[in-house]
Amino acid sequence: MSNIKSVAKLAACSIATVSRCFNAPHLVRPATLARVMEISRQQKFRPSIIGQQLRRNQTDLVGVMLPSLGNPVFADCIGGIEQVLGQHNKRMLLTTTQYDSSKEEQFIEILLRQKVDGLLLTVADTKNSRALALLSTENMPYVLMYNHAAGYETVSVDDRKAACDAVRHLLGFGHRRIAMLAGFLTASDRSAHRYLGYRDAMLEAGLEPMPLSEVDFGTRTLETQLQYWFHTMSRRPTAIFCSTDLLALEVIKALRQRSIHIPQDISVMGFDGLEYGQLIEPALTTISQPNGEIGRQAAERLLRQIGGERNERESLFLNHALLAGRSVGLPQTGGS
Amino acid sequence: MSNIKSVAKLAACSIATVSRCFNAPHLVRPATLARVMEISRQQKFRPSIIGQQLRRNQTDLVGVMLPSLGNPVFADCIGGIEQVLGQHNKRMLLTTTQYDSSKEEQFIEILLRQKVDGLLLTVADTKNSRALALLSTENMPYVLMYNHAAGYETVSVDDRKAACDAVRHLLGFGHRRIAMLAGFLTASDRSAHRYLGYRDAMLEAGLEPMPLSEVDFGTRTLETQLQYWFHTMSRRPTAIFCSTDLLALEVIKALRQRSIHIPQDISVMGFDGLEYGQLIEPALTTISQPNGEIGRQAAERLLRQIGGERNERESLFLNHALLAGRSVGLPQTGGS
DNA sequence: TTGAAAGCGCTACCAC
DNA sequence: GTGGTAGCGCTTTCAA
Repeated sequence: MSNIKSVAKLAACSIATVSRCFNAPHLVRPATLARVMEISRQQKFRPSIIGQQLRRNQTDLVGVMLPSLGNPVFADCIGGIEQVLGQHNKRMLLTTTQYDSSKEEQFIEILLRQKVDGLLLTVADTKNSRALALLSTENMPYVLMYNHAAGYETVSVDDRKAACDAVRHLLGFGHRRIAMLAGFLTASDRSAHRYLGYRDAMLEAGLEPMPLSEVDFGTRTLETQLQYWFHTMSRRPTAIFCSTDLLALEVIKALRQRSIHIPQDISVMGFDGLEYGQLIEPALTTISQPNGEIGRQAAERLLRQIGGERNERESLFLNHALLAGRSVGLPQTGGS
Repeated sequence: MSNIKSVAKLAACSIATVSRCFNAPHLVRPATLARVMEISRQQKFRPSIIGQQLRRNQTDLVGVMLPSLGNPVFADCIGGIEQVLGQHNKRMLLTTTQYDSSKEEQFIEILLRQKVDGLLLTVADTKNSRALALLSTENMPYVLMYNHAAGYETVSVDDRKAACDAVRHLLGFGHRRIAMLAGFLTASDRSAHRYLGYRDAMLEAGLEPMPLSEVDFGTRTLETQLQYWFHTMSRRPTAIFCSTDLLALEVIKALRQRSIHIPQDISVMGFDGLEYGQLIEPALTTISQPNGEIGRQAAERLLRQIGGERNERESLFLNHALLAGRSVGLPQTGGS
């Protein structure tokens, strides 16, 4: 391959001049510039970014670490991130952890060694994240997305408040026996906050919160849970609040297979505001969060940190909204 | 920051020894090794990947360039890619083009300069891609995904055949007036192949293919098209074959707003096999393609090329499958 | 307007 | 086992 040296030789100038042609062309005599550029074209020479990174001690790379891409929540978020990074000529090094905390740590290590300019990430659980502990002792800018934890710079919705709003909505329909369902692997962190919001709303209404029901995607635990609710429990819940839309969609699918009608037999509510939830019948009632905006805001804040601004270590809560579909209705009277 | 030199000084050894501690620890006396590693830990030293990349002339980076992440097709594909790359200690540099060919070119340029080990990409249109033209004159391994074009190494389903199967399915229900709808921006390349398949099936059945109807996402052109079919055309189509599931879902949503029932009033078929299409009522009849496998296969082929195997420049077609939902039924008798 | 040279962090060859 | 060192591709300072 051609490199700066071979081009310099062919153009009968020094490598410094070749470098200037690409980085500060106004400093080069037009004739020299033209000659160097022509030869570069012929030789297919392009300044190596690796060399620049080493010399400039800056990579223009931002590490992005998310739980998964299967959830459109994160896909949308990445869209927002990319938009902002693109405007600042930064590229994205993407890794997904599948909620595996050992992967989290391992990737952080790699990204640190790769000398990315900064990091945008969502960890499974801020309280128990070795990755986050590691990161916080290093001198690398980062912003958390979807997580929230005091002392960190985070961008998310207020999950607790949002979940509280969700459950209030159910209460408003007259539901009293409201269960909350969460995915095992689906971010203990966020689920936990959402469960607190559920409790808040229940207690506020003078009701006893039910324990959180956790199910494991891909296994039959959802079936088991439904079996319990519908066939074992004496007075089954009249509404299920799911910690994510993906989970709510699974639930709806499972209920449909059992010929249980929504919302006549039971109400189902989600959380995330996935577009796909609005396409099903009945449309999913849910809390929508601005995923693209979360990505954009996080990226912008990261860029500010990279630019040398002091890390504010503050939580930014973006607004959520209630999306009223038809999957929530009046509670079935008479109970099970 | 600490670097190999500062560690060497503190450990009272040479930088060569420090390097060996990380890359070939068995060559180092245990006592020395322990000392170096301890000091590295204290000093938070990690070998810089940039330095390694420069020296080894290898980045362990793979560029991935896709049209968008909003379409779960690509999100799933990335999942497959990541799985394979992860097993080979390679990382992913991800960019999305939004079907913008100037972005395509620009990103290829960057990725070339970044000296990625190879490239996995989907271009809007192989025939008119300057990005692809550029790439093919460079000495960089790459594999196309979803595209297919002779002379390139590609991984995809056989879109033409798959679309033909789709339309045959519609024909099997007795449909004769079958329209095909495609998104404007949604990959002229693939849409074109799928339209050929549509034609194949129509001609095979002795029917006159209708011209391809193209709509632009986000604008009202879909409305205009439906308006035409339902209110202007004398004998409207009894079935619509959409070039993607995302489009089919849009269509279903729009039809629902007009209180047009599927499949009683009109049948709708998609292409992609999105999970979400199976959650709606009626479940979307569609062609499913193995997105994760496309990603995996493409990544594996790329790794082989990187490993020095001769680029076969052959098309790999993976199997598609017909997913029969309930969005396709018997044609409405009596016509419009 | 240009060139020489130092040095970014690292590996690997060669010598001991 | 270990050290010295050249050199990967580049930018930038200093001098001319």
